[in-house]
Amino acid sequence: MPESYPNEIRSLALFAGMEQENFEALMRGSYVQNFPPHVELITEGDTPDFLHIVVSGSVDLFSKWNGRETSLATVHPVSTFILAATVKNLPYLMSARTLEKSRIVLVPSEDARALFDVDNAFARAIVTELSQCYRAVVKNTKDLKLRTSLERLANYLLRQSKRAESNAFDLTMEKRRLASFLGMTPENLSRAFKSLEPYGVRVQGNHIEITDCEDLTRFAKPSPFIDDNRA
Amino acid sequence: MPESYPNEIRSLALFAGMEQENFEALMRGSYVQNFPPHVELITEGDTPDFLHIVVSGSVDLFSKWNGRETSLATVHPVSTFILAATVKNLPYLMSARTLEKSRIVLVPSEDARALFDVDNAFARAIVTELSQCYRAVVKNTKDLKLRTSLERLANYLLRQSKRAESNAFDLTMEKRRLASFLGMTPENLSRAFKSLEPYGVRVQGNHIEITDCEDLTRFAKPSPFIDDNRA
DNA sequence: CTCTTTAATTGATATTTGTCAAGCCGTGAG
DNA sequence: CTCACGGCTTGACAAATATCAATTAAAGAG
Repeated sequence: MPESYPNEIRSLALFAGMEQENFEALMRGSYVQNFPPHVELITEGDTPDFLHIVVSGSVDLFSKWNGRETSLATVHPVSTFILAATVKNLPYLMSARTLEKSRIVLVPSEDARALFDVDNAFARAIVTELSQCYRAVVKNTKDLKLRTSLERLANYLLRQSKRAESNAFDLTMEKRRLASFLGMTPENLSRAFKSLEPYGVRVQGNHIEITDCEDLTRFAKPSPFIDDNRA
Repeated sequence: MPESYPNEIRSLALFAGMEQENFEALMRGSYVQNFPPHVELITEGDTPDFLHIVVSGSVDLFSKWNGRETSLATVHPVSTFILAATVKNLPYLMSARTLEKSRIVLVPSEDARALFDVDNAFARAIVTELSQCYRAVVKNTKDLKLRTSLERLANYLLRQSKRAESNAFDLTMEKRRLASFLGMTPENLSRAFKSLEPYGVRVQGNHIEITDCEDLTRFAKPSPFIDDNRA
């Protein structure tokens, strides 16, 4: 671990409270690596050798079964992924691939687990992180089970709009991946966008404009217990 | 907290490593309550006043949105629920109701959080518990997104069969709830059972018999990264 | 035991979603 | 600039799933 990534990483909630000495030891055993786009970083079923931290770029978490594939989440800088597998030392449940050129810090899982046993602040930070992850997945499950694909898309657009703090914004991922993330086919996503036009959604390429937020909201019926990104 | 529940609770992984003194304090502030069937214990959106422990009976975790409802999990003795909400002091994401006459221990959330700050073993036990919960939800998401309802049912039956260590077993819940849990309507569950007959599934009321496990497995294609209950 | 109530099943139908095939469009290589 | 490629869109169709209505079966109350 050369350079100054440690500062960025140190500021992550996961590492912020850790003893300085422990943090330095952890970083000494870690290393940074640059990956080109579309490289598979980890594969479902593998043993967690490293805790991954995305420093720049972005990473797609996905899973395959019986020839089908689905995208489960996108990891943006600066945050970690596959924490649960690392902590429990159990096989990955998801695969991960870079979406773009990305810089990843690899922290040896053994070191992380060892530190977890010793550093109390770190152990507590992991609780916070895991709680958040858990709640995020629960919300996602509710989204999937309680809503139609059209409703999922409508709420997704509202969430993105809120995030961008604007009624006009660009999609942050390819439509094919968005489709997979929302649990539908690209063809249906295309039709779904069309179906939302009457509710005030304008689409041009990956640029979205919500012309009638009231109307869309009335249709989407967002709920804090599904759609709130924090909490 | 009278009686001897503490022993049972103490043996839970979540509390096993805790300082005796701390555990006793936690139990002193808690109390046991008996609930009849179909009582709503907590409601989505409420603030987590208590960490719940199911000592006997069983509890359904569910969620509603826009007039629809879905069952997300069943909690059996002896285990806790809504740990994540308690730890983060954020609103419940799910509601809970008793399925049968149940005995529930209510641990004041504030006490649990206070202890979390003090007792290192407890903090670490929470990590283990949350990791497990997280991984369970991820598996469930994969099940939902990668499989058809027929495949979900087939794999569910194989899991239950494995759990019962027998090719013949009884369903542990009403079919309507199973349908909701599997993300389908009761009508479709009924038809799905019919569709699995050619693969060696016999159904009589809530009694199931898998006459041709090979055949069903060939159809269901179970995966350890979706269907393993442990790991 | 009978009655009442609720769950489960079945058939007919509608809606949603997926599949396949073709064409379109924007981007990057040469 | 042109071409080739991949992603996006569109239409026609098929499959999966939901809805509605009616019936049957099962469980609980008296």
